[in-house]
Amino acid sequence: MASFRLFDLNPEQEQAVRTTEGPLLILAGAGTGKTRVITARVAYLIAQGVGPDEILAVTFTNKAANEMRERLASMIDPDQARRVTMSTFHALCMRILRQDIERLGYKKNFAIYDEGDTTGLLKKIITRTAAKDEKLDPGVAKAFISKAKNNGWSAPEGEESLVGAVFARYQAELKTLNAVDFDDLLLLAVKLLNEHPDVRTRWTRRYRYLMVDEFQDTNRLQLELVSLLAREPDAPAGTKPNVAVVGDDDQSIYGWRGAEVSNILEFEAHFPDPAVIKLEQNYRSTTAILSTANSLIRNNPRRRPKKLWSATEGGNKVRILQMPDDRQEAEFIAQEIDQRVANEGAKHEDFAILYRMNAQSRSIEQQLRELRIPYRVVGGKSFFDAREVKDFLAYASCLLDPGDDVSLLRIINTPARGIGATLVERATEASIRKGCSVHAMLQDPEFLEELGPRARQSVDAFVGLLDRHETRMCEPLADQAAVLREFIEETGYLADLARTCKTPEEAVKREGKVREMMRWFEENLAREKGGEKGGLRGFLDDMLLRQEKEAEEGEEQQRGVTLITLHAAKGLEYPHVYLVGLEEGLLPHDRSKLEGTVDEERRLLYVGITRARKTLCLSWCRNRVKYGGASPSMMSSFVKELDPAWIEHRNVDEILNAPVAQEAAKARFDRLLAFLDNIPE
DNA sequence: CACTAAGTGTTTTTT
DNA sequence: ACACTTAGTG
Repeated sequence: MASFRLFDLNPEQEQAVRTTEGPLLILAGAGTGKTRVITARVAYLIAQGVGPDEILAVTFTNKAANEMRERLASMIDPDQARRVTMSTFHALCMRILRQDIERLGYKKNFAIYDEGDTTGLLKKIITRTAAKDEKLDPGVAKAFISKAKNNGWSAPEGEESLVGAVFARYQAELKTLNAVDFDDLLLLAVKLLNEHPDVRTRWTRRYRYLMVDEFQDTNRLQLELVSLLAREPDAPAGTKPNVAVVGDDDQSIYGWRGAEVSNILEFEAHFPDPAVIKLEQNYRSTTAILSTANSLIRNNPRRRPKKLWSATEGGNKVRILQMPDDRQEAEFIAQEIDQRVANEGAKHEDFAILYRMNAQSRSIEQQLRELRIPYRVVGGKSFFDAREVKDFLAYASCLLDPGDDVSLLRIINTPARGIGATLVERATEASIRKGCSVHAMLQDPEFLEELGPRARQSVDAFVGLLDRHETRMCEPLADQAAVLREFIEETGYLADLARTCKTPEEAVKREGKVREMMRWFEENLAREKGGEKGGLRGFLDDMLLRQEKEAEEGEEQQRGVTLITLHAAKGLEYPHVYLVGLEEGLLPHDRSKLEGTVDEERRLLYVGITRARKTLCLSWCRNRVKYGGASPSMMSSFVKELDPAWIEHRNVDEILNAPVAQEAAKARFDRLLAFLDNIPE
């Protein structure tokens, strides 16, 4: 039977695994074996006779869900592991909605709008709604609407403010388009469960044991969803739901996007009388690193007191370096990594450089390149953000459904085919007036009547092109991949893409992305042969809830030193960590002072510190190039909070004048000799 | 309608 | 510094 071993766990972990009934709050500090506990707990539940399909584990990212799934599959019978639901909040909501969204007046095959689609739609609505002298940035509107939805507010009726009116209109239009945005997935699922007790009962009976990972990152809607799924609608008072949440309030760094630390801080208010278990034994870092982290986080008010400890004593002191400027900071780190790889037998992958802002990676990248040190930058722009990838997906969406206005508008004049902004504007406006799609409007005789001969011809050609391929795509035995390829070919998209690139290399890269998408589509078709999910629809859905692919590609990315933001580093660990830019104004960021979120910045630094396993080096610069010009900086006030007992301060001169250890010098010389021996004739 | 020049606003990121 | 948007010209 189950081959997992409870005795591999420490007493607290074991307690967390064995507590299966009733609400449970697991406060899992950084590096305390959180994922192990979650998976072990699922395995234990199954061993106790709970059906695998009665267990639901929710995470935030697909990556986390996949990791958990793999981990579980290696612990228990893979067939059973597969039956456990492990998914993100959004994927779970999608499943709930796919079954019963008709109750909310949407059609079952609703589309999911991503960031770009959403902004596009909002732009359209704003131009239509705003008076001549009114202005509203689509980004601002988007943020407002997202915040509103995550607070559980629905669109206001009879709202007078522009942003309110845009919100109402946006929501109405999404519904006509039979589309939902990411926030709607949560909002509508909660609405569905709230308003339809029979639906809710079905899900509460399906899942009898819930687990939520990274609970400190949940927002209001997510908490409500968990509450709704945890209890049957007519549960008698005093029924204790089996909800186990895992999280660490000290690692709550997503308040700015709606996460409510109060969800974990006031867990008892939402799920009365829970078991509370603290995991404080850290298996990752040295005592020096943990003590430094502890001393920092102690300064936060509003937290559940925790103190990480490690069974292994000591470790190198945490270094704090003062540098003249950011260029020298980068140069020093690059040189030191080079030396440590040569002298200490460390690998490039053992090092990570952590920073507050993506912009900081530039100078570091430069220096690493200079020394030919391999590196990879995590985050930044995603594959899916690339213009050509979005264009490709828009073309594909139009083929599936020409009534998809957002996609149609994206590619209607890409490449330029004589359908300019004014013409598009008129068509959109008319389509809203008539309540039809833009595509339908382009075929409306009345509308076409008003166009000049040139415009008329451009529109006809475009509609013809689209319809011809759409028809072929719908044929039952169509080779969908071929149809899509020929469609893209006929639009002359690739040629246009190449033309607008400055360098040939850039063109090759961009074209490569389009071909990559094409390949994915073909793979997807092959995989889903005979499946109920229609080829193109299935593919587009897949691309939307897409990070799996992205994570896969990302993992395989070339090896080397990792460059990563503090936010993106959460959940990861590295033997050697350099944390750069510890300056007042950067960390804590100036803006956090205005917004009163300095505590969150402190947690951010705490997260950064606790990523390090063996050595940690913090650095700050007297001068930093900011927005072009150089600006003088002060050491971050956080540094003064760190326990001096585990720290050594250094500045450049002290480092440069330090004698090179003889061993190190010899190792370096040997490496040089080996290198020379290996040079081919 | 397409292209170029001046102007703007600069955290963090997932689904 | 720089990427991205907006205004103005051919």
